[in-house]
Amino acid sequence: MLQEIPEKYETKKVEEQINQFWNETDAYHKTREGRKNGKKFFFVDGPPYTTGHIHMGTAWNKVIKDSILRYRSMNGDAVTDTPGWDMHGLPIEVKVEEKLGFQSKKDIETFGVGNFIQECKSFAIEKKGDMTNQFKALGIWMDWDNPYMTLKDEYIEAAWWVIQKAHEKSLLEEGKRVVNWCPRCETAIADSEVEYMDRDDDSIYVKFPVKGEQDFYVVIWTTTPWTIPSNVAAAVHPDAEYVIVKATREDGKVERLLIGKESVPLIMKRGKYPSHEILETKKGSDLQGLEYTAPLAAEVPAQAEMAHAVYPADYVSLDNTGIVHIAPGHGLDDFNVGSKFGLPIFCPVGSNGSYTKEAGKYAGMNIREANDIIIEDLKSKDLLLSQGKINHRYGHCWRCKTAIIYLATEQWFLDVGKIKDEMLNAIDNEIEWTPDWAGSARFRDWVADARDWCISRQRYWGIPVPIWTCPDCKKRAVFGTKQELITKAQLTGDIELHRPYVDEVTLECECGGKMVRTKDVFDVWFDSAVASFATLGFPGRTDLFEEKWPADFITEGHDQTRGWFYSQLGASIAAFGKTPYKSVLMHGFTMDKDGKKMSKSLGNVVTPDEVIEKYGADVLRAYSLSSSAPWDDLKFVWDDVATVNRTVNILWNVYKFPLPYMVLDNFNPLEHPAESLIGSMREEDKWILSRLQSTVAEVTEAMDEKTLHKALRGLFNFILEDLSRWYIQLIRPRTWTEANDPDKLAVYATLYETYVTIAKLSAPFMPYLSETMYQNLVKNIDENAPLSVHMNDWPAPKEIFVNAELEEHMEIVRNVVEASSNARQKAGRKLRWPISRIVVVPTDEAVAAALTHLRDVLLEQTNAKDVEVLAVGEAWKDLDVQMTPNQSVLGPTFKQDAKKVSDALIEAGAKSLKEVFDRVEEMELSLADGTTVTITADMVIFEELIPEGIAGSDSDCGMVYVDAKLTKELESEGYTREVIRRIQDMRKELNLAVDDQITAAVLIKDQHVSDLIKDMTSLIATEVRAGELILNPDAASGDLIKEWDIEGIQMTIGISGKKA
RNA sequence: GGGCCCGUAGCUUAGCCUGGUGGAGCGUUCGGCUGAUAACCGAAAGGUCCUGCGUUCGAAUCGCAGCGGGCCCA
Repeated sequence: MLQEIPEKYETKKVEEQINQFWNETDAYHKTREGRKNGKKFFFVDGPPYTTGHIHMGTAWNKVIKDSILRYRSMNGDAVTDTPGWDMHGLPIEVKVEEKLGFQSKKDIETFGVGNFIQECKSFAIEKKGDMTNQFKALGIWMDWDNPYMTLKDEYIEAAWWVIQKAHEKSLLEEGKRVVNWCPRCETAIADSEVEYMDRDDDSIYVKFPVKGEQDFYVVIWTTTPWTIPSNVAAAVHPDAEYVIVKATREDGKVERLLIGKESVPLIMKRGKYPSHEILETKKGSDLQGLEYTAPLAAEVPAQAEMAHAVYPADYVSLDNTGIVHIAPGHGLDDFNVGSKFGLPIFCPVGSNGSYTKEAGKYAGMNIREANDIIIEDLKSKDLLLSQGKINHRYGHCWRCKTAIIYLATEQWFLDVGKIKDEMLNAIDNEIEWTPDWAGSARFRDWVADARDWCISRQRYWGIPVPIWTCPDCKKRAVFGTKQELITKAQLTGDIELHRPYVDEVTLECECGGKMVRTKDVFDVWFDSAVASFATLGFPGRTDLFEEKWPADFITEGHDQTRGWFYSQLGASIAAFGKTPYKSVLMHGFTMDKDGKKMSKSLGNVVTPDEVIEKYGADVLRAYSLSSSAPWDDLKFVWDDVATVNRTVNILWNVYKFPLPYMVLDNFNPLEHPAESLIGSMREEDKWILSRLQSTVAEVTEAMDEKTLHKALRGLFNFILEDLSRWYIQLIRPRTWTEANDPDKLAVYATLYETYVTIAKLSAPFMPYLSETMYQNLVKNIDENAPLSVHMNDWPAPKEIFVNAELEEHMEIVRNVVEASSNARQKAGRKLRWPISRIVVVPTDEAVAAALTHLRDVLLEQTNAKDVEVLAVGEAWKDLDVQMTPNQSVLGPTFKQDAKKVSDALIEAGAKSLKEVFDRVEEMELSLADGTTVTITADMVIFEELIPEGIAGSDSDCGMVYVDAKLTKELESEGYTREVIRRIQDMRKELNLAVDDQITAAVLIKDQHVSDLIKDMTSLIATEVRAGELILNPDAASGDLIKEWDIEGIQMTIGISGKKA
């Protein structure tokens, strides 16, 4: 049996009930079980980092995933829905360090690495639990009991396996490179871990003395004084022009400066040189080999040993001095220049950001603290041309926000250069991108520019690098699985693959030495890079891998271009030479209402929790999916969430509306499927069913194209425009009839078909609401129906209901009704008052056909007694025409006779002139004096004159006139409806049930109106379910008595109710 | 500084690929409806289509340059 539902849509109750239902019935597992033999759809979840709380972006991400998985599942696919968790890495280490009050790595060593990673592990597992609950609250159906976790040994093995393969293919390299280095975390960090923020730094111009010359300098600019002790060269752009300037100082001293030609004004200003003169112009390439003396040779002994000279480099820009200071130990470009010209890689800075012994005078100092001292030293030697501060964007450690430095260190690299072509080929040919440019432009550009990937980190909480090296003979062993290690190391028991346990494993080398593990752990990005096969248990097991890999689908935000899209592709190409995923949907970010990033410091963060609390999970889901294209950024606007909520609420109201009638009538949809009642259906029933099929097609197409916003908008548009605003309005009277006739059954069946289909169509997006509708509409009727809406097949358009012409005709009628309302408003006639007719001048035959076809709908909705459809282009004969002579044309044409012509035109009359000019462009007109002139169409201006009581409104379908002139009958009906409305209103006020009987008394003093109503009392009585209705008793009486003013007419109405 | 995306009414957006009178929703104002009713419907006002230049008979749409926002990189 169908059941009535609560008056109000209460999301909390719905979600609570449905969650309980899902839990009790194990609906999730049964749904997956039901599709296990379907077409495989291998989805891989990009693992969120276990921070403990999800934000709007994470929520949106999972909602997209869940919607697509539910959609695929309803289409019969056996979906893989393993959620993932990213649980290693510096962010957690930093959190744990904060918690334990640690300052540096030394504190960790003292605490014990074993204890430390235990803390990290507990943290990650606890947060994973918290976040799982948050995702569940969003209605996300994933295999929450069996997620993949990067900290599991089985998972770690996948990373090891890739490294072993990379090693075998010579893609693994160890070497000295310049890396981003966090001096606090004392580790290398990946490009992707560098966060750019504004920062104040020194800005100094330094004079390098040219060797063997007096007062001749090469001038460079830098923001890092601390790198001057590491300087080994200066670089110029080979194609740029440089000048030697003779510059006179304020103190009269004359210097010669080598700078870029364009830099002269700037440098003269910075160095406060009152006058100067250009001595010589040189091309950059001609400057190569120009030697200079190290500025800090005295302070840094090693500097005195090295040669310093000018070299060309293409990357040099002409900003500042046009000459760049080169410290190969502290910059990537510098390092490359150094390598190219065989310069020493001098790097007297240690891992904690302090100078080493090699730095001479500065040894032991923190580099940033040394800045001022170095500046002073340069100043004292008169080598400082200028000194200032600059605010610029500079890289910081993404976790601890410390300003990074660049250090040349020994690291492990994945040689991306060797596999880049394969990666690009996969992007171009093997992966389907949504939107297309995500792959063809954005990701492609990133990969094309990618450098070797530094995968080693000098930290603790991560996947240990599986490389063992013999300190004596340098022989190396790389392990791909735990078992391999156990066997080779001849271990007896099991072993955990984390530090410090794995560090204790040593191997006997062929040379007799003892091989020890490289102390590094992996870059945490390398963890998730192996997710596509680690989630399948590979290499521990291979069956699932062979069956499913590579992924059919992944979807992540556009930041993952540099992240997961890249890391996965790199790892898979390195290991298997194949792409790990076949299609990608790249989605956007959630921004605040102004399109700004949500951040704690800006105080503009909105959490998913808040939204669920206020509007529920379904509304949050529907909002985030519908308000922008997946790949565009989503501006979070509360007002718009409220609008979506309103739409969902309308769906609830629409769904609720017929239930009391259906329940009362014991309507059984199984006995009366819509298909069987087509013969009894009115045109509007067939119309809504046709629109329903179009909507099914539209939503399906949108989902297949991954344009989820279009799917939601199509669905909502149908619910709002077609169902709520039109169909429900049309059929309301039919649901009130008490007779059990086929006409009413047709409405029930139509509504039922529509609602069940809507429940299925909205299932991927609003899993709770759709389920509650389905449970009532379907499960309450048919025990054999699938347990959950989510176990149903995705609806396909039913051909039998498709009728494109009917849809087109109804569209026209709606247009005309709208124009009619507009005209009514102009005529000042409320809809409640009938009008004698509407007159339409159709723009084309289709409009005429539609109005004839759907005449009943048109009459009903316009509350008109008749409709006249004129022929296309026909003028309505009741319309008066007013003509005005166009003096601005008549004047110049007829000069002094203009007045006479004008008079003659007025004499001829508007109507007859209009008839003529409707047919031809010009006519002969006789004037009063007997002469004849030629009148052209542009000499007269016609205006339609609408008769009294009629109003017109233009529409796409043509002019629509309403004839609002009253007749006695119309007036009588108008007042009758006014009275009915008032009594209904009072019934409502007394909280009477629909079928309660009343007695009513209506007192109207106005004789005219009273007479108009007199013959209508039985009609009124029927409409308001009054057993007795008395017109004009001595006094109104009843439980409720009210005074009404209707169009200036006073009425007193009293009613009494009694329970049916 | 570079790559990609976005810029349309007060706000959120459709239209842009394939050039031809810019269309919705929210909000505002006015009105209507009244057994979906703390709901619903209609109308009006509101636009330098980010700016400039170009192509074209014609540009929101195509091209170039710039400005602003986002992501990524340097």
